[in-house]
Amino acid sequence: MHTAGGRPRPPTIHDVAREAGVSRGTVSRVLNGGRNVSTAARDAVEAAIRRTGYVVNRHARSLITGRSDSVGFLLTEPQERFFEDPNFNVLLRGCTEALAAHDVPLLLMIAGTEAERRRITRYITAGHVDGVLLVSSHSGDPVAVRLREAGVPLVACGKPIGQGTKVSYVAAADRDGAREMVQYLLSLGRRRVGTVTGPLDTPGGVERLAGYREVLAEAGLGADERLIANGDYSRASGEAAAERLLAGAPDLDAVFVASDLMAQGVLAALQRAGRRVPEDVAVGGFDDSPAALATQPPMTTIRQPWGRISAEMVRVLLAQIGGEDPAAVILPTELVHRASA
Amino acid sequence: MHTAGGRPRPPTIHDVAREAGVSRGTVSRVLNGGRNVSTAARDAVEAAIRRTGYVVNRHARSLITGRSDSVGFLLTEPQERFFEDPNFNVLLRGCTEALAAHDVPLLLMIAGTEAERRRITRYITAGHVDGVLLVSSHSGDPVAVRLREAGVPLVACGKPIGQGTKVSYVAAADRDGAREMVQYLLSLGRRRVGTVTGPLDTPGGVERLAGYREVLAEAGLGADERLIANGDYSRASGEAAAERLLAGAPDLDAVFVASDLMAQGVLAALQRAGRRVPEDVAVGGFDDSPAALATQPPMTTIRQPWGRISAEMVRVLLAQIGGEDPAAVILPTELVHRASA
DNA sequence: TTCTCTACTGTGAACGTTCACAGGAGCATC
DNA sequence: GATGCTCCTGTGAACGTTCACAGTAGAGAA
Repeated sequence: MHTAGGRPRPPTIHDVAREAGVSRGTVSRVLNGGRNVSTAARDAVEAAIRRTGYVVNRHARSLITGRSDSVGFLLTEPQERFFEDPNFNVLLRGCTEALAAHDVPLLLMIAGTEAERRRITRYITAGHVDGVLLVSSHSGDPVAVRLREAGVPLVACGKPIGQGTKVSYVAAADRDGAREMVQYLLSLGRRRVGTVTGPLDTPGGVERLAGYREVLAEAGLGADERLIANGDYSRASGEAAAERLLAGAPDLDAVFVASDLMAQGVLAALQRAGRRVPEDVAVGGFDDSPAALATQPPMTTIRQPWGRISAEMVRVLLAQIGGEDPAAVILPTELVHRASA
Repeated sequence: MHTAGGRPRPPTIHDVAREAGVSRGTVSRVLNGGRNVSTAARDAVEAAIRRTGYVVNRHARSLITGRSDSVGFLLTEPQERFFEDPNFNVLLRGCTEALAAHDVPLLLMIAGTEAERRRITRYITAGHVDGVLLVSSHSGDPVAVRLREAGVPLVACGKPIGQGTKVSYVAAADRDGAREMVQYLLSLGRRRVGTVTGPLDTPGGVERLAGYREVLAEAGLGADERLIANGDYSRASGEAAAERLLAGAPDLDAVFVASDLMAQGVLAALQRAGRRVPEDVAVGGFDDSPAALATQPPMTTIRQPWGRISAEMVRVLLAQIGGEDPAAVILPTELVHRASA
């Protein structure tokens, strides 16, 4: 009586069966697709469910089926960067909603330290989620391998590099997007086009740099390493990289930056150096995150289709849980024209 | 054999018991705090757990205990604004980590539409989570009331206004923070201090405006409604509000803006109108979100202690699940000096 | 009629835990 | 030497489902 909250016990399948005048088995059949149930029985059960307010006890169900009917959203990131990155939001929201449409709850898991990674790996392999949506920018991530080896259905966001095991992933066409942006910058007449890369142990970092190099080579503009500076996707690293570019190649007239957040930093550095954007230096970003709208001038950038990415991650994961083989999905990007280039 | 993944069945408590040469009951006792267990037995059980890699089956446990050992993080927001707002990130991350420290998984739930709210309310009241962390800026939110009435432990972020039922909440000292900022602006010698408010059906919106009004009144500066413009926490609304302020009170020399995101918009409008910040108009924000660092000039703002807020929300919720009464926690804010004021 | 087939329904067992209880061992007290 | 107490341990029942199987009724064919 004085227990916490004092919630009354919710109705069970027995209550529904009694109320509908049928057996447990029939109620269970109605609940699970309703094969081989007479319409009269089905109607009675559905009415009884409505009257009693019955909701299936997922723990009891999971205990016998071995499935948990939930999936994990796993973030293995030592840095706090993910939470600084607005893309993360969109992805998380998209996945939650796509799963909700299937009535599948999402468990958010953050494994920053090695100890946490071990704990969460055990939790997952014990069968407490049916599958995992993995968001980890860096490669060499042992969690993906461990989970794959344990046979846990898994879909990564972005291509996991350097991994023998076949693992599903959904990614934007990073290289094509980078190509499109650099081609656009060249089409504006720019010839000294620099780049600020993402971290080169991430697929996005590698691919976007590759697209940049390809286009410059195809245009007959030789590789000039002074035009390339490394960043780590953070705003501050973009600012520092731009300073290095300006020092090494003061004649630069355009920059392709591998993320909008870094592009914010690049803008700040350029303005401090007295360069006008886009008149003196054209700047192209990547992501089309909210950050791209907040800059002055607004950022021309490559849109990553986050809505589709999250929807596809969920689709591929559910398919894999249903027994299908791993799959890779690449989605096209889109050039968004604004004022910075 | 050809089932999905083909995971082998994980070890059960029976396996551990056999391995350790004790009974189920003893293993269970070790698992749950280890009261009344001899050290010999405990050591044997712990060794057996390590050898077998046993992880408790939470579904079986939940079935009998009636607890789920998980909590929900519920977002009831019609707009997408929450995901635009970097504060949300910090809050979510903080809650996840605070819960992880107690080994409690977090279920992320988004209830944008009324249909979703109903579905999620049923899910929650069916006992699938032990408690709910509620993040909903707007009042009149029926979910909080329904959940409270159903006896579900609940902690809101920010004080839910206009609700009869006693509900726990954790909030920053909005009014005091606003007072501190406005006092600071006055101390700079500014006399025509305007404000851009948050939505007035949110506690933050109401309280921050109240703090502004109090300080002006105490300073003997009468209420001038032309110095007050409404926003909805979004960047765009801040921009529009600033334009209205400039039109109605062109002599304004400072603005207190109820969120950093809106302050971004205010800055853009001021710069377009040719006003220098902070020389002509000093601008003070609220939140100390990452947005405050991204502006030019960097934003002087009121820091909300998000880390402590999330930690306190979790603490109060777990206490309530443990049977304690609801509680309200108010945490102090802090003025962060940067360049905009 | 009688048999077979199909469509539907009910029932016992099982899933892996916790809980309540019963009982044993050891020790001190009377 | 009996009694009581404390500490520890094992065991049966229960939680609310699903699954496999057995059984019933009705329709159609021989």
